[in-house]
Amino acid sequence: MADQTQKKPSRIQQRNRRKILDAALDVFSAHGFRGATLDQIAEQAGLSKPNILYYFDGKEEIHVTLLSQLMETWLDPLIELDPQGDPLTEILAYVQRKLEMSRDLPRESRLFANEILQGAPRMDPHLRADLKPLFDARCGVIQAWMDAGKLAQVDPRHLIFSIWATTQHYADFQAQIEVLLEGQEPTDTAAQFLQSMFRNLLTPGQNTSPA
Amino acid sequence: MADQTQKKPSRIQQRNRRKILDAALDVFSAHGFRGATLDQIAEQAGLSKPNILYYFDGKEEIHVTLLSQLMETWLDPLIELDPQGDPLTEILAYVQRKLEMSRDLPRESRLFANEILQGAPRMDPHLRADLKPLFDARCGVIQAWMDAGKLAQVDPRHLIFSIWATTQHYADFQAQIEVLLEGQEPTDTAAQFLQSMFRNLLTPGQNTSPA
DNA sequence: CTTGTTTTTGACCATTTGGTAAATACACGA
DNA sequence: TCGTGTATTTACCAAATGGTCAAAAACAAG
Repeated sequence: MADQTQKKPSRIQQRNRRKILDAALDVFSAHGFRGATLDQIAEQAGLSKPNILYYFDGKEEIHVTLLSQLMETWLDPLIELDPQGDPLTEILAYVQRKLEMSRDLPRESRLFANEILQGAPRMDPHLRADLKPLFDARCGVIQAWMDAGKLAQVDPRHLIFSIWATTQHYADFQAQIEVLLEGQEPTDTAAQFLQSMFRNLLTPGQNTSPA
Repeated sequence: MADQTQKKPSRIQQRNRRKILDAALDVFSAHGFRGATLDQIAEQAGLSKPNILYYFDGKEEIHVTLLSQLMETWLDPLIELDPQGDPLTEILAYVQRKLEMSRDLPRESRLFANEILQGAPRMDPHLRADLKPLFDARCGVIQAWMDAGKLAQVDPRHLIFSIWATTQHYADFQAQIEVLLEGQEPTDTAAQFLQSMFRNLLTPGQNTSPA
């Protein structure tokens, strides 16, 4: 038995588990959980199907493992948002980081999007336990910045949603964007656009009057 | 045979085809193409599986039919963007219409998102044939507005992307939003936020200097 | 080399799933 | 009421798929 529950995993175990997870990320992100097959993952990983089931208890466990790892990566930029830093700088840096993640980790973005699209059947607990508290905390920080007059007053929750939406869009809807932009690399121009959009939105005292 | 290719479809045929497509929209939007099963669709439609295959040639054809219908619905708001109208008003109205579609047609939004996420295997031709020309045309209109000084200068392509991203986000990531907003209806507050964000971005002569 | 352990495989299995065929029930105009 | 085309169901099938298992192979240590 692989004995994953305790003690040191062997060199070969680590290597193969990583190969499997990487292959699974490919397949799950491209086809969703139900659309992915163990055979596809096996082929992509260069291992036999039974061999994969030697390292993981089943399809489900592979998926769950990926989602858990993903959650950390995903929360990280929001964690790094520094309440002590300059508000506008911090938020624009957050936008930039998220955009870079879309460019560098599109598979992860799509894995996440797939999961949420399907109603977050496996991730819901994670969202409540990990994301929600962080989200509330960061909304509090942003609200405080606004109350202190350092940022224009907008709804912090929707601000965060709009950052997620606009940045992740470049990974999740890549197929569409490639058609519309005819294959041009969008990251640079997107960065310019998003930076100016959010700077504009958040720079205090410049807002158009709401009526 | 149902003889769908020619002549008048009977009352009962229309009714059943509609029931099937509605059920399929439920199932496909919730589980993606491969994740959906004919049995689920059949149950949801209140018909037997063979009966469904009496009206449609197969799973694929149901999906394709849905996507075709969807394309029209989806392009409609962009078509209605009036080059003769007031630029800012037109674009803000477009944002509003898209947001309302996310609220009123979340299944359609998710069906679309699923398809694009998987690389648009079935919709790619539609995107090139229908969406791309319209997209280019509208980018041209917006660019002209900007050149005429009626809107602030931003990249029209990314402007449209950001409108799509932010509005569709409320349908596609509903599961996440419900967790974070604890079930509050987000549409009203989202509308306020998005209106002010895009008004701010596009109102000429108010932009923060880009360096 | 020998022995004990880890890793890999080939052969299977049960279930699910898209799809078919033939028989049956039904609607409806003559 | 009958007959005819339409609609629906019952009973299947073949392929795909997640998963099992025992045995073989590979490997590490003495």
